Amino acid sequence: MEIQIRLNPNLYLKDPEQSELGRNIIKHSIEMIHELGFESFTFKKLAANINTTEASVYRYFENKHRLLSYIINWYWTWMEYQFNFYTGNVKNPVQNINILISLLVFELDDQFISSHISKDKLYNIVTSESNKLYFTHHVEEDNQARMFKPYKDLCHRISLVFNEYNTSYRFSHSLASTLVETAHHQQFFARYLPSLTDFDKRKIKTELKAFLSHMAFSMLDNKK
Amino acid sequence: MEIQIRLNPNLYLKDPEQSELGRNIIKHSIEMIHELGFESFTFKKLAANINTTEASVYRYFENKHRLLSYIINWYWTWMEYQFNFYTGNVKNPVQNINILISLLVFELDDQFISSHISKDKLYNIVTSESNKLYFTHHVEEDNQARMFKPYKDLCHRISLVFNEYNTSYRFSHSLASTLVETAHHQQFFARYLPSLTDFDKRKIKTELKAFLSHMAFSMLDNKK
DNA sequence: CAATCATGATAGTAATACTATTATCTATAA
DNA sequence: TTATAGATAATAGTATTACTATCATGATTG
Repeated sequence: MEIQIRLNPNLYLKDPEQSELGRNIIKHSIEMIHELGFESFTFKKLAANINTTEASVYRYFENKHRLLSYIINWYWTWMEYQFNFYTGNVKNPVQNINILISLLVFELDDQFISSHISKDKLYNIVTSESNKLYFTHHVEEDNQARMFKPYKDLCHRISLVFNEYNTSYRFSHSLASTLVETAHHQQFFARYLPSLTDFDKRKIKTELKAFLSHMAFSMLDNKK
Repeated sequence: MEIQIRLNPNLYLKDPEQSELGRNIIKHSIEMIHELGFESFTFKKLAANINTTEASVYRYFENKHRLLSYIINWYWTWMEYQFNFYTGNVKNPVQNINILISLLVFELDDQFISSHISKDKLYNIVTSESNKLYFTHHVEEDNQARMFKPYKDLCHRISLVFNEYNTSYRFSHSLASTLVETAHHQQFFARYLPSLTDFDKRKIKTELKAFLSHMAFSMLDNKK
């Protein structure tokens, strides 16, 4: 199944999905950010890599922060899309929460193709770079430009599932954002700062899932 | 009570605590990072602000990333110090966990003076910038240089308290790091991206404390 | 009094993060 | 078929950042 994800036009100057060069920019950005880290990634290096010029890249994105934003918003949109797809027929909230957790640890087989995007590398970028989007001095402007909408939508969607499970749960939004962040952070920690976790790097997905579901259900079941 | 916090010499080229200029660098960095955000903060601006030269600042810190690291490690060290101080006489793990949570939301009165450091601004910097220390491409080298030791020590200390409360708890480290991160993130979200939380900005400390203690005790009490 | 150490003053470099201008090439609409 | 609009390439240039190097000065210490 091929999907085309449409993102908020605020995220780009020129839609990268609409041209070969644009798709190339996305594809190679993902590869290069994965390889170099966001800090060392530059438009100049990217341009050299795909045999175009810096100026051409600037026609698509104002700067590299916006480009990262595009990529990560693509991820959130895709996640919500998947979540809706997998939970569409399932009426059982427990099962829906488990599906969510599987998605968050990136365990489910992907049903959607988007040829120029490497999902593995994208996931990797999200775990290590996504915080940089909002922990800035310009959060408020960016927020007004709706740059975090896909993330907020996903969290809202998750909070609804929590409230299906426990109608009177007071912290559904905070739990949603915490669960998402924790999934990514703990994965990163397990790999690079293992003493901050209780996981074995080799069994990370299984153990992290256990932790996340322990977290979600402990909190949702606590009637105090 | 005046405290002097000694940090790992890997964090600086020349100990900023040992000179007027050094202390000035720390003091004004905190103010400027708070005001400009880390991205826009530069050694040039800092030097201009305290009437010294860029070159002089470089004699203390290799670069601004290292300076941020110094500041944030100061915070973690100070936090652990406080935690030990407040829980030293208290044998009750429940109470210790509550003390921890109060510290994490920055609610307790500070017993320690360190004249050139503005604690409020420091806390603010930690909530919005601390992730940038480890979410880099050079985590591993930095980790080997022991740049995260104070944070890891604090989390370990917290995990011990969790295990005092529940001897057989399997996720004490992950819960510790999650709780710390969550305290900061939710605070930031409540302020700038409130739809990711369930908190009222004006009652943030009370409500966040409720959430964090709900989280900690739900998880620690869940015997499944 | 000599030595050394910290800071200041000044200069310079490579890389980054852009902006601007003009030329070329291509698709399509008149 | 030709005109033209639109996209990209080629090239150049600027301000700022993130440093490094050198030398002078002034304070401290042995």
